[in-house]
Formats: sequence, C-alpha cells, structure tokens
Amino acid sequence: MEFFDRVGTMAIGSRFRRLSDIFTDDARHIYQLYDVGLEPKWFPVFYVLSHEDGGISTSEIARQIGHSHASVSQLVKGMDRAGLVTSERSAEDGRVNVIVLSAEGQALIPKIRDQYADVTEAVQELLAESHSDLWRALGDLEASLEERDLLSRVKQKYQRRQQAETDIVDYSAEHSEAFRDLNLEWIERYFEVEDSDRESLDDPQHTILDPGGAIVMACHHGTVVGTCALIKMDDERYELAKMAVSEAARGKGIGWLLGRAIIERARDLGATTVYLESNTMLTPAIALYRKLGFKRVTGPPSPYHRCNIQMELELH
Amino acid sequence: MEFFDRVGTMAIGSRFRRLSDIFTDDARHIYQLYDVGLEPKWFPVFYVLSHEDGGISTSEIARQIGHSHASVSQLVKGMDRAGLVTSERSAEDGRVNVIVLSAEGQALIPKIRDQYADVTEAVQELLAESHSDLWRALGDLEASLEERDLLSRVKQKYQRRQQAETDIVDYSAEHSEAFRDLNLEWIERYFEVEDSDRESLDDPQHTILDPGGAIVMACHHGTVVGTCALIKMDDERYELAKMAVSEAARGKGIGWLLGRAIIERARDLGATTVYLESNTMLTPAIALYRKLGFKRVTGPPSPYHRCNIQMELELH
DNA sequence: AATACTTACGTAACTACTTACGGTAATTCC
DNA sequence: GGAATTACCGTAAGTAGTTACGTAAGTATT
Repeated sequence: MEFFDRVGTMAIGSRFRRLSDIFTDDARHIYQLYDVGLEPKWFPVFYVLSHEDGGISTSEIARQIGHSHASVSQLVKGMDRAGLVTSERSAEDGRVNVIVLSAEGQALIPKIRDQYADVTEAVQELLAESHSDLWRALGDLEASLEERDLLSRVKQKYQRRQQAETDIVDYSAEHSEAFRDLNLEWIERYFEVEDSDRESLDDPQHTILDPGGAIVMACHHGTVVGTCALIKMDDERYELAKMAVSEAARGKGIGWLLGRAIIERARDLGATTVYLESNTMLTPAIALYRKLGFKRVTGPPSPYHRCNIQMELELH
Repeated sequence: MEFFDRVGTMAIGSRFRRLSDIFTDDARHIYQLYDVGLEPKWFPVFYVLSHEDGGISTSEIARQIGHSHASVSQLVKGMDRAGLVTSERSAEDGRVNVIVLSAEGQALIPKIRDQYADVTEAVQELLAESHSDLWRALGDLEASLEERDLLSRVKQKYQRRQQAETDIVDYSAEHSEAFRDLNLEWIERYFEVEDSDRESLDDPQHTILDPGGAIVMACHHGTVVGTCALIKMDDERYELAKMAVSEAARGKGIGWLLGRAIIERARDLGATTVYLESNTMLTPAIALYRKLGFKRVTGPPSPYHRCNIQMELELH
C-alpha cells in the first residue's frame, strides 16, 4: 500500500490492522487446508493449554496471550462447546476457573504440529525476503511502547507546541482581574476562600510586589491562562504562591512554564531558597513542583488551613 | 509480549492485531487531546479528501486507503452526519457518489496539521529506538504478500509434506479395482463413460501393460489415492493417460508426483515424446500438465469425444 | 430495442476483539 | 470478626473493520 508511505507513520495503527486482517483471513483458509477442527482464533489459548498439563486459570491465559480475560472467557466457551477443553471451579480458590485440554483437545496436538511447522516455515521465508528484521523490529516496538506509550510521547510534543505558543509576561495593572479570578477559580473548587486570600488577591501590588515580590502571567494566543507569584520572605528566601492555570488550559504544560519563570525571577532577586506550601490532594500540582526540583520539608505551620505539605528548592 | 517469541511466527496475525489495538486506543486519546472534531477512524478518508479538491468517489477512496467500499460508505455517512463532508450523485455517471470536504471539513485541515506533525514525530522517534527499520520491513512484507500470499506459500509446504507421505508404486493385480474406480469417478463427474474407457479400465493388463505400457499408483498412508498410465504408441512415442486422483486427496500435489513418475517410466522405456489428450474444461489438470513441461500441439483427432486439447513433452 | 453483464453503492449481518458492569469469593484492615 | 477492598470471572454492549446481498445505473451483445 503506497498509501502508508504517502500518509506517513501517523497511519501506523491502520497499517497493523490491515496486515492483521490479511493474515487472519489467510489463517482461516490454512486451517481449512489442514482440516484440523480448530478455529484460528482459538490457537493462542490452545497453544498455552497444550503447554500446561495441570490446567490454568482464565486470567492467567489472558495474561500470557495478551488478551482481556473477557476474550479468553468467550474463547474458552467456544472451545468447550467444541469439546476441546473442560473447565471447572478450582478447589483451593472458588473464584478461579481451571481450564484443561480434554482428551479430544490433546488429540489435536500432533495434528496441529504439521500445520504449525509449515506455517512457521512459510512465514519465516516471508520475513526473510525483507532486508530488515521485522520480527525483531516488532519486539523492539513493543518494548519501547511498554516503556513509554505513544500517548505520553505525543503529549510531550503537544505540550512543547503549546508552550511555544505561550508567552510569560510580567504582571501589570491590567492583569489584576485575571490574577484574582484564576486563583479564586481553583481555591473555590477545592477549598474555602480564606481572608488572607482575599487580601493578597485583591491587591497584589501592595501585598506582593511592593514588598519585593514578583508576579508573572501566562498568555496563550493573547488570553491570560495562568499566573504565579513570588513572595519575599527575607533576603534569601522567597515563597512560590498563587500558582493557577485556567481549567481550559490544563495539560498544556503551562504550570511548568510559570514555575520555570518564577524560579528565574527568584534567582534574579538573589534568592537561595524558594519555598512553597500546598496540599497533597492536588496531585498534579505536587508532581509539577517535584519536577521543578522542589523537595519536601517540614517547617513552621502555615497560616493557610488548606496547606498540609511544604516544599523547598535550593538555588545555587 | 514474550508470548510471541514463544509461539513463534505462526501468531504473526495476532501480533499485528494486538499492536493495531494498542495504537488505535492511543489514537483515540490523542484525538481527544488535540480536541479536533475528527474520529480516528475517519482520518484515512479525511486525508484522501483533503488532497482531492474536485471530489472523489466512494470506491476510489476505498481503493486508495485499502478498505472495502462498504467501509468507506459507512465512514462517509458518519462524517456527513458530523457535517465534515457533502456527497452527491455524479452528473456524468449516476452510479457514483462524489464526496467533497465541506467548509467545516476544510476548516479542520490546519487544526489537524499540528496533531499530524506531533504524532508523526513521536512515532518516528518510537521507530528510531529500534535497530531494525520497521517501516521498511512492513513495506517489504506487504510487497512480498502482494507477490505471493501466505496461503499459497503454506500450500506449497503442505503439498511437499503430503507428497513425502505418498508412495508411488507399480501397478499390480490387486490394484485393478482402484484403477478402474478412480478413473470412473472423474469421467462420470465431467463426461459420459465411453466404450473405449470400459475396455482399458476393465482390463489394463491386456490393453495397457502387455502392449508395452506402464501404470503407477499413488498410495497415501496405505490407501490408493491416485493413478496414471502410460500407453505405448510406437517405439518413441508414449501416451500419458488415465490420470486420476481421488476427490479426498486433491490439492496434495499427488498429480504432480504421478506425472513425474510416469515421465520417468517413459524415459526408462526409451521414449522421446510423451503425448496426452485432455479437455480444456479440466483447468487444474491442464495447469498440471503445463507445469510438468507439456506444450500444446495439434495432431490427428482423438478417438475420445471428450478431448479437445492435445499436448506433448519432448524428452532428451 | 431487449437482454445480459458489469460497476458503484448502501444496508445488514458478522468477526474478533474490546470496555463496562455486576456478582461472588478471598484478603486486608481495623 | 465484620467491613471494605481486591481478585476472578461471565455477560452484554460497543468498535472498526469485514463479507454478503440487493438495487440501480451504465455498457456490451444480439
């Protein structure tokens, strides 16, 4: 199919599907040729059973052949109806269904052997016609996917793209509303707004900037989607606070950009330590802080009720 | 999945299926991430349409993306409902349905572009982690399959195996019944038994062997499954005749074994030419004769009504 | 012009899996 | 020792394709 070369690797799923269909279709005819009473779809289950003398559970078969347990359950039902297997509840554990090849199923093993040998040989030849080692490449692909699936790989590209389209700018008067609303949004969602919140959110100029802090805003395609503040504690210690990203802009890696920017500001201001307080309930936030380099510490209790975790980042 | 290394290449179809499922599943999430109103399964159709300005027919899309026309028909229906395409009967040919991207569909193209770029990049990276070139290997595999599909490759192994289990023996008195029945079986199926048939089938000793001919029988697992005779025409010319293989033993390449054996006999007898008469209706037989090296000739008319083709093989 | 064949298409039913869900048995946690 | 959680399994419904089949339109043949 030249289509796949034209579309490129995006259609890799379709390509596998198509190949699978081709092979499945041929398999049906091959099973017919050898006239063994085994449906092609039963083969993986049959194979596993033929190597397990004492019987084996549904989910263990599923695990071995990489299907869902539901699939195995259905396959076994079919094989049972065909008289190839017997299944009964385990004596030790009443949940498990122990499946064994019946005498009839056992009798199939030598008959399958010829077919197995011939098909294997034919496929080997097919694969040998290629200059690349497909079998190995498939193994490598599966290993790579196991290590990190495609979704998370694409997510990374996505975030990078979104981040490139996001500008981090310094706070100015026109951001005051956005700054307040972004923060109220998440506080109200998870907690109750406290008095100390209102104070700093309503007038960040006096409560944060004037005492020597900083505020940055994230703008995506012209609209403000996130913010983060740095509050001066003393000459060497600053607190990261008021980190907020709008609902719609989550998952774009904007928190990461804000964090990076605010740490940069802290460095510029001569900080040696950035401190923060949060709540373990906010799992994604904690994960972000950890990724930014923050480590958990225990310090004096926070004035905010909602905080149950404190973290710090040492700057050098 | 170590299962596939354990089972070997026989499970290649399952392996493709599994990979396809993995990618399809990830694709669903990726499409969600980019929030384009396009279902993953629509992508191939969408892709083709985005490259065809003037509209394109259902079956042409199917041909390009390698689906069945029915599949495309269903996909287009879905896309139509989603407002992405419009379709109408062609003015020139009332059978064809011309499909074009709607304005809404066109608007999707730039939105898809980012996703396309990111996914392609991610998959490329995934593939690059392997030491073997999977993409190329898949192309090679498809090309090999196009040239000769798996079924016919396996069939070859199957025939070789069956042939190895088949013995070719010389005719002796105890084969007389089998010789007659095997031949009557196919003559009655396709034609009417003629007087000259009965003569030679009832007493092959006098009509074939005594005048200097030969008969061989094919035995598979102890039972006679085929026969072939050589009739002396003169010192240099022999006729291959009475080739018959039992219904149940067809497709095992037994005709080939019989033909080879009888040609060997002809050579031993000092023949320079083997001649035969047949009917073009019997396509598999003609194909076999051709494979054995026979070429079509025109000679004097045959005494058998059913014969409409004559062939010859020169021996050196 | 009537007839037979071919082509394009859509619908229905099937395939080989999946996820979702619910029931039951075993295990863990106070 | 009871409650909550976890594990195992089967059934039902969904998915992305397929084949089978019927219909309508076009083409070739007599």
